[in-house]
Amino acid sequence: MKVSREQMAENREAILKAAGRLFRARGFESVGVAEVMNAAGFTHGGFYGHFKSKDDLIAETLAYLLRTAGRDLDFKSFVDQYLSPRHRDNAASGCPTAALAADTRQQPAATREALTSAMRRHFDGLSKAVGGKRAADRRRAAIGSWSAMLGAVILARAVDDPDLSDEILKETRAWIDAK
Amino acid sequence: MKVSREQMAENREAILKAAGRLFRARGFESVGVAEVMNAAGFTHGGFYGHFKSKDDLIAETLAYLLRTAGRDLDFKSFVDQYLSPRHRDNAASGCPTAALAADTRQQPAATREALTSAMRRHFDGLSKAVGGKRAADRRRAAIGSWSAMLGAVILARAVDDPDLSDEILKETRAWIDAK
DNA sequence: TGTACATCAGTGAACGCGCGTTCACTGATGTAC
DNA sequence: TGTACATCAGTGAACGCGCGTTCACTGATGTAC
Repeated sequence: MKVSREQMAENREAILKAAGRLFRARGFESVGVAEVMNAAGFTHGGFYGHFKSKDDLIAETLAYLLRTAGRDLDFKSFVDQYLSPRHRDNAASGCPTAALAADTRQQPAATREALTSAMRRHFDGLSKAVGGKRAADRRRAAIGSWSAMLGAVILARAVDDPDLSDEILKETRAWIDAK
Repeated sequence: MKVSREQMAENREAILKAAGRLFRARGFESVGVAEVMNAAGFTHGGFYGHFKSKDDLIAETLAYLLRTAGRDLDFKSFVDQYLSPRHRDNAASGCPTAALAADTRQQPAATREALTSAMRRHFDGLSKAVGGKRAADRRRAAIGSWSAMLGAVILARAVDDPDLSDEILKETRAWIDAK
């Protein structure tokens, strides 16, 4: 049953959306192609009409997530929201870098390139958002605070004890503020 | 061919060592039981004489790595070594938390507990190593700088461009120093 | 101390399952007249 | 505008491979006498 061109484009985006949620929730490796297709409302056989391979889906999904991640908060609000229990507890709809950067290390070039160029853009954006006079200081603060945010969310998600997890978020937030 | 008790204990540790290197290099999921056994110098069939399951191996290996990670540097040297290109490029022999914290999120309770208690101990140790008068400030600096170190190494390993990767390490180091 | 036997660590073939991928088929789309 | 036909997006069964796990077997260890 063929569908219209527009419908096919919508279906492709539905697959990317479903993959985006599942990959962020559980990582690239433990989510299967069939599961993504079912989550998007299709059977698995149609997958290869949209993507060359699972690796291709991974690269396209990460690029899609990083492209979609809109962000126009001031720096302080961004940090507060990023280091919130709400963000920690909702990886499926949260920051793709916090959810997938570690997985990306083992991925083929296309996926790593998507992350790399997104990080470059992100550092440029953050450098404008942080306070400070000298450009070098702002870039340093952008990179340093981003590393801290990323590490804190990854660790807060990995740790078993809710109190320790909350403490990691809270103290990292306070530490960044103290800059 | 039975081996002596001591030999068996040595063999078990050889398996943990091999698993420790392989897991840190490539993550829990993409390393197989047979590959670990071969790397330790055995055939895969003997695995279940040492461990109940692959999940059990994962938990035991992470606990072993976190237990073994000795550390008696002053704080500044620790940060410098942690955020060095050498550490970034040698995940197989590097910090188990940087290599495996993200993977640990999806693991069963035993593995997450191993990480959690190691982090508690690590924060206590770091709190003593960082400078500062008030205990609360020292703990904040320990958690904040640890998050930044962790995030920087994970990101520096994920990113494709060596210059950007070096910059992440260098600027995060400078940012922590500036505290 | 020496001998006979039970134990059991490690071997390697085999099993079963899940996953990525392929393919013949279906029926709606879109084009040519 | 209407009709006939080629195209092709999505279906679902099937394939092949790798991986975790099991198991009968082997031969060295360690114990009982």
